[in-house]
Amino acid sequence: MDICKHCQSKSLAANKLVESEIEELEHSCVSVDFLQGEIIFKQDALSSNIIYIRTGLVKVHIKGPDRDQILKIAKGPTYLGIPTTLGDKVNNYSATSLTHVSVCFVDIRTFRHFIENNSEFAYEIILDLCKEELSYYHRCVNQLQKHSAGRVADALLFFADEIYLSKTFNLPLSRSELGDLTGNSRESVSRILAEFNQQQIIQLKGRGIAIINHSLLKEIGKKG
Amino acid sequence: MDICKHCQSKSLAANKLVESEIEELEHSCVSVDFLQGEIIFKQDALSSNIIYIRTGLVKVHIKGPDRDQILKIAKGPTYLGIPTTLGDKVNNYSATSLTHVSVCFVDIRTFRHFIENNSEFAYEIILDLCKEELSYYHRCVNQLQKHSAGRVADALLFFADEIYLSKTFNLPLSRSELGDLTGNSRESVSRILAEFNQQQIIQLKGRGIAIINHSLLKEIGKKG
DNA sequence: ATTAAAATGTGATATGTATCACATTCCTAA
DNA sequence: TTAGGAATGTGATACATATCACATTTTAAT
Repeated sequence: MDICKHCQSKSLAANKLVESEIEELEHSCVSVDFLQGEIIFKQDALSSNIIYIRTGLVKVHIKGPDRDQILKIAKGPTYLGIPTTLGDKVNNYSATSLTHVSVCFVDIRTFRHFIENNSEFAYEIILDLCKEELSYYHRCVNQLQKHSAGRVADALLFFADEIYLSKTFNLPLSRSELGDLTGNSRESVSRILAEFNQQQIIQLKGRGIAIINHSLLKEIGKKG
Repeated sequence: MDICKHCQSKSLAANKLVESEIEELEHSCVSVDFLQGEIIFKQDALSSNIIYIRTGLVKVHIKGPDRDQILKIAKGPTYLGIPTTLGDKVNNYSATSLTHVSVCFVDIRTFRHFIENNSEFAYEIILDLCKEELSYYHRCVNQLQKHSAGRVADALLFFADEIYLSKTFNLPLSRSELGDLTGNSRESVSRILAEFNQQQIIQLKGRGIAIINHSLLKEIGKKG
């Protein structure tokens, strides 16, 4: 079928694979589509495949002592959950689709095989892991030290600048999920968004958001 | 000198190196000792070496919007800062010795060379990165969702169970640093420790700590 | 030994944010 | 079209924890 060979959303690592490896990949890779709100993989279940998000938006979330914590919003094309698949026998967190999502499940043995036989592939995976970890450090420190409004501001900027690349977008999360992402209660999120709306920093209509004063939002995000 | 060949604290990855690679390592590896409180590498400086802690305790910390955040306490033997060295040109965080520390600086080109030529080495590094990331996820969620006392309890248990392997130990951190680690103010840390002492959960004398009621401390850590 | 500087302890107060309670709006299914 | 449930908005209140202010202790330097 040449699915992988001509895949439009190949990863940097997959680009390092040679012809024969691409062929191997095609035989041990399954493409699955998810509707919005479906569980792609679940915390505590056995982890047996490397997940590659071709298109769509996914939330990665983990059970906290109190409530669900959204670790990140991932946008295809990207690998998802390499750490939880290679680093442990069971998933340390869950992934749920936020939009229609197209996913490739790659057999872990094949993936491992690539790492062991193609050092360029391995190096790209290592770089990816490193960058992920660095960005997570920054995210986490921001979460820990900023005040609620700053965290919500950051989240809005993240969606505008990194996910939708537009000042106008529809939030793919409920208020409650936005709380799980930013470490706020549902009510606080509501209040903060209402406040931003009031101050003409954003224009709010349900989940529809238009960022009006981008620089001020950035200021709020920076100050905490 | 055969420094590396007979090194007592070789990493899992380094154990996969063949004779000739070990030799290469010896030529591009410098061993340096640090006293307590010295900076091993500094945030925003150019990152040009992979750091391997042979012995000693190190704090990894990052500048937050508000104050310093201690990302983790690392204990040799362990790699330190692979993400910040491979993932970016400059260090994304700092490392400071908490005790006498013996460090190997490995030239990044040599390290990269190993990854590219020794797939078992690469795989061990990948596993290490994955496990680091997973443990960081859990740490971070705990930090975000637990209450102050729970976070301090966790920190004490961490030192007892994972660093010193003893119920009695001397904290390698000031109250203020313990605050940076647990996301509390210096004053709150003082109060919480005093409270634990009062309730006979720990016995406190300056930085000297004896854990008396381990299970209750664990309970506090779990509940938040 | 003496003194200065740093680290720590502790009460009073301020503040940010969760929680509770309930009203309102939105969405879906019959 | 209506009914019922889910999602959301909003005020009042409670609570955890930072901050401020200052006392006390410890540590290091002379």
